[in-house]
Amino acid sequence: MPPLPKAEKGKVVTRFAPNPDGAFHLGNARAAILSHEYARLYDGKFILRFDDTDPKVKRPEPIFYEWIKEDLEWLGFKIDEIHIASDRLEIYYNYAEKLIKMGKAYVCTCKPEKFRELRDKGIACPHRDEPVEVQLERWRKMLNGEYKEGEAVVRIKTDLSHPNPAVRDWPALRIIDNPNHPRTGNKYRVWPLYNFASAIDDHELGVTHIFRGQEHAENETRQRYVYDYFGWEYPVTVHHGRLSIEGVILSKSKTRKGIEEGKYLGWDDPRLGTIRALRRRGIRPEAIRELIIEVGLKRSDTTVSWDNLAAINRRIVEPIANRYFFVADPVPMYIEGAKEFTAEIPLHPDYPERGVRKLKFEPGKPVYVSRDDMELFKPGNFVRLKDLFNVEILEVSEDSIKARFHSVDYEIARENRWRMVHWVTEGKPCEVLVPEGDELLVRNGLLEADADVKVDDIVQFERFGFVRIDEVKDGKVRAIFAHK
RNA sequence: GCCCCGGUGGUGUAGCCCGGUCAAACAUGCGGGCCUUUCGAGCCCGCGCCCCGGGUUCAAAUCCCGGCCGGGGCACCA
Repeated sequence: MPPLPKAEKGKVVTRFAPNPDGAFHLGNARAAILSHEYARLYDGKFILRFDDTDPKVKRPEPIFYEWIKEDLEWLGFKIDEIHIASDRLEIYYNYAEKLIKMGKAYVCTCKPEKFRELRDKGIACPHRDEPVEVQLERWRKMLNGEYKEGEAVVRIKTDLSHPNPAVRDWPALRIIDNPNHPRTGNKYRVWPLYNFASAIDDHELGVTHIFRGQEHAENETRQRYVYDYFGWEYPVTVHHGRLSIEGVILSKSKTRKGIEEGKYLGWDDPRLGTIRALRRRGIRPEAIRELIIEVGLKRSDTTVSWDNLAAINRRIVEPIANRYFFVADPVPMYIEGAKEFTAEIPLHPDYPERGVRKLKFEPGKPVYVSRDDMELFKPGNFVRLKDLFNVEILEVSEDSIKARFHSVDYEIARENRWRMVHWVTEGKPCEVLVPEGDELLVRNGLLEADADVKVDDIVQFERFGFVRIDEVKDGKVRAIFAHK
């Protein structure tokens, strides 16, 4: 990672400040992971802060507080401190009052449209220059409940001729009548807006470096007014572009909608780009970290391809994943002329010490092969049943294959360049969920009967791909496809 | 409309600040070969990029100007 500007060993404090209104996803992970990595690199501190100050439009939900923490920990984060904005309302109130007393903020009771009109012309609203006592009185009325939602707002004074009208006298705190906040209920009705809470917290918590999306670049302009008024030093900010992954939906609102419509199984649906979904697919946390670190903090938007993530993950998972035969869409193959034989196949070809799995062939019983290999089964063709023996295909119909034993030796198949297929004799039912863009394919098939798989194992189904075992119930296995 | 950012092979990143050693590096992808009882890995070969136009200069991916394209912001959201 490139060095961080103005960073001193032991003094770097970074933070990640999500709104717990949805699950943590790969897009958020850019800021989160780099914040954390830099904190560690400089022996600093990493803070998780929940920016849950909008009980109305982007309403936080209790479960996401837990999930986000869990997901960060799964990614290997050491979280030094956790703060929750909704616990800190009194702090914001204090600073707001200070600013009012300093004449740097005021309570505006204009109708929003009216204010906007004046603002766009660069004209002060009628409340802006009223005396401090009047402002304080109105501030008390806000807190008391004498103003209703929408009737009053605290504004930070800025340069009224700022070229960007959106910066002018930006709003800092507003009223929400029945917040019914998941953590504080209706205890507070005056809520800070993002820019105010964030500005105060970053200073209060000693944050030195902020990583955030470039959509926040203009917020920095706003927040700097507060810092200037208090004489604080603004943290170093790094703005990065949006990160997305090839064809995967990251948007919280789209995800939520899809879940409500029943299109997605939940926030961890394998098609999604949430961290939970990636985990469920068998993507390892180190792979995600590696990817994010490689992508870095460019200002331009980046779209990474699945291949890239898959390549990193494959490298990590390959040595740990044991091998099994999974036959998708099984077709029976009846073999004549073969004797009983037990194949012994290593669980992992590079690590014989892990032992073998045994698959027993018995004359008179078919072996099952996958319909995916159908094109190899043409009368007159030879194929090798991997680790078993070679057969000649005699007859093929839609739902069965007849074959004749040819030979045992692998060398013969090799010299003739016969193709090799995997197979099972008896198998246990297994379904593999395969995300394909917006579709979730279900591949039903047979997993070799003695496969010793447990939930959360990442294994390789030979010639099929790496999968994570998602569920083992009543002898039935469900796996989720990660990648080839 | 106004205000910010960006633009290097199919994808991602490095190089740009401090011009030459950069017809550009690394990873991934794709094609081919070797090896290998799957796949993958490994080894070898190949494919493919500095958005466009001017300018400065002995020399520009790198500096300047203009254009085009892309992203973001302009909420009593975060």
